[in-house]
Amino acid sequence: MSIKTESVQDIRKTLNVAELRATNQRELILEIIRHGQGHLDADEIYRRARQKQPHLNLSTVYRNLQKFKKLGLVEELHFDESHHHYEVRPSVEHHHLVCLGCGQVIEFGFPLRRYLKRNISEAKDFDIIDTEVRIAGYCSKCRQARK
Amino acid sequence: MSIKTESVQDIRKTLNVAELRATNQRELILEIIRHGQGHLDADEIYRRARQKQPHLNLSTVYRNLQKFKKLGLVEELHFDESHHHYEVRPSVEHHHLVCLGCGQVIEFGFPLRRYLKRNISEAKDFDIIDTEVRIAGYCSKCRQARK
DNA sequence: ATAATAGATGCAAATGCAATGCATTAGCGA
DNA sequence: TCGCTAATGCATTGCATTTGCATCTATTAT
Repeated sequence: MSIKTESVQDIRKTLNVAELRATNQRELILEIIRHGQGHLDADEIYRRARQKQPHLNLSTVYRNLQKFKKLGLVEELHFDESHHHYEVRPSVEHHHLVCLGCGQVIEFGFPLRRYLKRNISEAKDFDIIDTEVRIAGYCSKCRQARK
Repeated sequence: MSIKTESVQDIRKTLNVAELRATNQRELILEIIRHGQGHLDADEIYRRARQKQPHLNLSTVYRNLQKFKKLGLVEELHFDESHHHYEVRPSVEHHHLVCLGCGQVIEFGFPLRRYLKRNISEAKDFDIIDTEVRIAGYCSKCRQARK
């Protein structure tokens, strides 16, 4: 059994557990997000998917991203742009530094949720559903270049 | 000299310092943000402004929000919505809890920037320009109601 | 295996928010 | 007051995303 086949099985399983019909489009979209090294936007997912399924429609991508998000399969990221990015829902809480120069995204682990619960009184009786830290700035390389 | 007049003077001064021409529209928009209890979106600012200046155009609001943002007079907030909100740039770093039930926004002080610099190695040689924490969930009241 | 059905897709059109081109207006320094 | 340039109003556009509807298909019951 090839790696390829295994991952298809995994994806089918995920979709079954989530009670979503395992359509070809859905499998492909989820696979792209899983193997896409995170941080893809809808259009990039669309472009990659069309290489395998030229008929796939952009609205199918959007509809499934919404579904995946609601079911907690993927997470929506908001960088300093007018569109969103997506990644598989990480098991360990992490956040992102986004470089305004070169666009690179640096991940770092940070249990903000726990920190808030422990240290911020306003957050203590607040039922936190979603947490996101958005940090924009310049990485060391771009900072040098701007001087 | 009335309170009203004083605040107009303040606003003129702010605009002069920022090297922006003190137009009536600009003064009004900035005044609305300053006295509007924070967290207004472009359309709400527009609606309030039109009560005083019925001819004011929505694109003027957008253009000035961008200007104010670039000059650091206001800060742009990203809640769980597709549009933005604005508040006067706070002197002390704070962030927001947004209730998905009633929509209320709870502010809390939290020096994230400093925390990151001290504790997150990835952030140490990153020149942080902008920091935002987005927390969505349910306040205690709404949490009760949902049970 | 087949039929029924509820959900998913493709397509086109619509929506919401924001930005822009251009002619006109209005601050502001000389 | 004059002249220059920024700012505005208006209409239009752009972009990301959503929606209505006819068609198709994965899944469930027969």
